[in-house]
Amino acid sequence: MNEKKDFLRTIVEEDLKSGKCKEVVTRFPPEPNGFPHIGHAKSIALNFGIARDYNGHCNLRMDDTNPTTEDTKYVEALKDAVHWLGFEWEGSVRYTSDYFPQIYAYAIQLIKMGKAYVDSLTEEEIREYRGTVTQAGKRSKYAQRSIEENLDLFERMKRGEFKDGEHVLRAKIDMSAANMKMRDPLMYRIRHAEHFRAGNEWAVYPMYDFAHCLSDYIEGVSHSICTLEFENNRDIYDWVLETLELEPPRPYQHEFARLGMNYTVMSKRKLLELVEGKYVNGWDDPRLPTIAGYKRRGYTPESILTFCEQIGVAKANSMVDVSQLEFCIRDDLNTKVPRVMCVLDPIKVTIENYEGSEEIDASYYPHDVPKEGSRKLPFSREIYIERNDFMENPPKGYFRLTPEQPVRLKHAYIIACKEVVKDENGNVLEIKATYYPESKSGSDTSGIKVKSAIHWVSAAEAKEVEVRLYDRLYSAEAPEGIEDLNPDSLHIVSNALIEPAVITQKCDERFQFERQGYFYADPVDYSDEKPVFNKIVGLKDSWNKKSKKAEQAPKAPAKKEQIDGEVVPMTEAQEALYAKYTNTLGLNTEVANTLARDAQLSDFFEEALSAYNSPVNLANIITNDVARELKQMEVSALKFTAKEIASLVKLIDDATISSKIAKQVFEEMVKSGERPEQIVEDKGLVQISDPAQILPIIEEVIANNPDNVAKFKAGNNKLLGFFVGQVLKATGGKANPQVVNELVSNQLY
RNA sequence: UGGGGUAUCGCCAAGCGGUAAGGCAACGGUUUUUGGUACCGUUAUUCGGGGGUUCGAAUCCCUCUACCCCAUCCA
Repeated sequence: MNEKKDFLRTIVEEDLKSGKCKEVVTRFPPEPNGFPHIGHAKSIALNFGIARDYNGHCNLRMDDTNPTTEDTKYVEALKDAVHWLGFEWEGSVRYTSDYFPQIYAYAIQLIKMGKAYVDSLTEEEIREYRGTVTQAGKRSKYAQRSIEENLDLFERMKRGEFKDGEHVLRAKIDMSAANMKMRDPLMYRIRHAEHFRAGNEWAVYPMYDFAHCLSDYIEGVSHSICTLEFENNRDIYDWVLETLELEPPRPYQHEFARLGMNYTVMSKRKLLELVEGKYVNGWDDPRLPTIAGYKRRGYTPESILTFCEQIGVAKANSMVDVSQLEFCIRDDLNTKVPRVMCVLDPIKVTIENYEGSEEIDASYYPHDVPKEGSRKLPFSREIYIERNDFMENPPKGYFRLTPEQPVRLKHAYIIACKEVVKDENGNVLEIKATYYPESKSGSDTSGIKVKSAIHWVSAAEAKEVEVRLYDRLYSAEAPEGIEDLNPDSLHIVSNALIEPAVITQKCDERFQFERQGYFYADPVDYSDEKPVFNKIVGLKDSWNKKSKKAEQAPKAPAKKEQIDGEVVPMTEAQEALYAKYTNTLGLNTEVANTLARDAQLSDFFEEALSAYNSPVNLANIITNDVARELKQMEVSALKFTAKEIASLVKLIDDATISSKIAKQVFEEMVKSGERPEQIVEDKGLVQISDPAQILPIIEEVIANNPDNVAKFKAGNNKLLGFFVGQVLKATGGKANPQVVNELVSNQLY
């Protein structure tokens, strides 16, 4: 299990500890209306991962409540994705459609409770009646219908007596709720359509908001994890489960931020557009962020999982950089995959002083990958090297072959360029070279130093293969649509030359093409007659980067200024209060302002003040700590009184306790409602101000932290807080912090 | 504009009143028969802005700002 917990795991642990839930049950609940993408992978990793980490289980549920959009081919893709990522769902695949009878029964129950009604407004009317975000809606006249009538109508809706749109079933909640979702949400609509599993059995289908919470409940889900856009739906979720008075335990919904990644799109609509508009070659096009796409491209499930773990889970909308994903696949493949040589853009080299041929035994793995294995590499007089591994007029820092600079052929000999053959336009056609016989790899006695080793293939034995080079699908970092597509996202090299071993004895489907990147034998189009390789990801290329960097101009970091908005003016009464607080009571303007604007707070303050006359300290604790509690509840619900706050402040004024202890006492008052004096007595919280008692502790702390003492003496003043904190910790917070502060700085200088 | 969220390095992200974790990216360097890998080092006096409370604030309070979600018979 991760040592680092995300906020969801923290919630799960708390619920387990508090007994709110006995067993962790999660679920991955996609609607089968599209192919799963890497965003789903995040959700899968989360739901299945949490279940695994807490010895619970996770269900796979198809949320199939909309017969017009769903299809069984998508459920297959979804099942594949979960399996491919290495997870196993509990029992068989669940379908919301399997629960239709139960969900229907719950709807009946709601009607009988008078909490749901059949509405016969038109779609437009319903929209109109809903109001707007700033205006309350109004309830439909049909909400008056009797329970009997509702029951009858709903029954007939189910039987298919009405046309689509004639009636709907709505929950009777609140047409003026601030949360728009709560304005009598629709629970059922009529839909005469064939459902891919339920066929034509039903004429009514439950809406998401009604079906989802109940499906979770039926399956015994404890933690219903979904994405941020459902935050507003949580109120309905809770309303349905509470109103139905279902037997506990019930599920609770928690939301996290969906995955966003730059240079790609994740929305179903846009993905569908790409596929249907033939901008890509199907759902498994290796440029797509679909699971099928990554799979075909050659990504490993491990790398996707690692990625999901690395990006974390939080509630802030975010856009992850693709380089994070690319790192994960490179890192995974680096230790797993054999190295072979493939020349993408060949140029012929004739080694004039070499006769005959030989086979070189070449390891599949570099020295730092602890794997065994090698293949026979044919070597001969005519070879091919990469066109950009030779330059007649190289720039500074170029390590490869030039007329003046020899280079090593990886696993073989060092060669030197003797002559460059060109056509009439000056294009290089061929290089004539010589080799150093004593420079053979592994038994080099030539003493020649070269700057690099390049990959190559023997002309006679090399096989021609197709290599598909993929670049990012979009050229815009946050693509809007088709117009942002990268025209060069696919580059097909149809006559790359590869060493023969790769074709005849594949040891794995994935390879590193030395110095280029990781490649995958395309699972669809590959055959021994016509081998096809997909580029998974390139190797890091610091040479290429270096040469490109010169062109890029540094962009100016624009720090934008923030302008403060206008503050609502005070009423006259508030003005008067403010004046009194600042003028006669001596409160600072900020505190007075906060107090004067909040009637609850100022009343509380006045009451405390009448019990104990210490306006400034009283005001401070009330505007800060009491205010926090009042954000969550009414004054009447508070466990402590203004008088007790007065006593608390008195304890501070008396120097019986420090303000730090006061916080602690206050926490206790909030929880237990105990009197402050009592708390101080019970817990022995009287502060220690006697240097004779504190000094030994300080000495101990100093002795235990020599590193930090040195840092402090070197000028790191922040560390004073560290020492004070340590001393305070050692005394259970009771040492007088002011005294400690003074003493510590004396000790350290 | 009402409600619900969010804001910590170029990108993610820990942190819950006492020394601003970590990963990616970037930049140096060492090793290297991959300009790969590995390894070492550098990169936030500061947490969206401004105030306040405190010996001490990214964490508590006030206030302002920016962005996201909600007015589908989609999920």
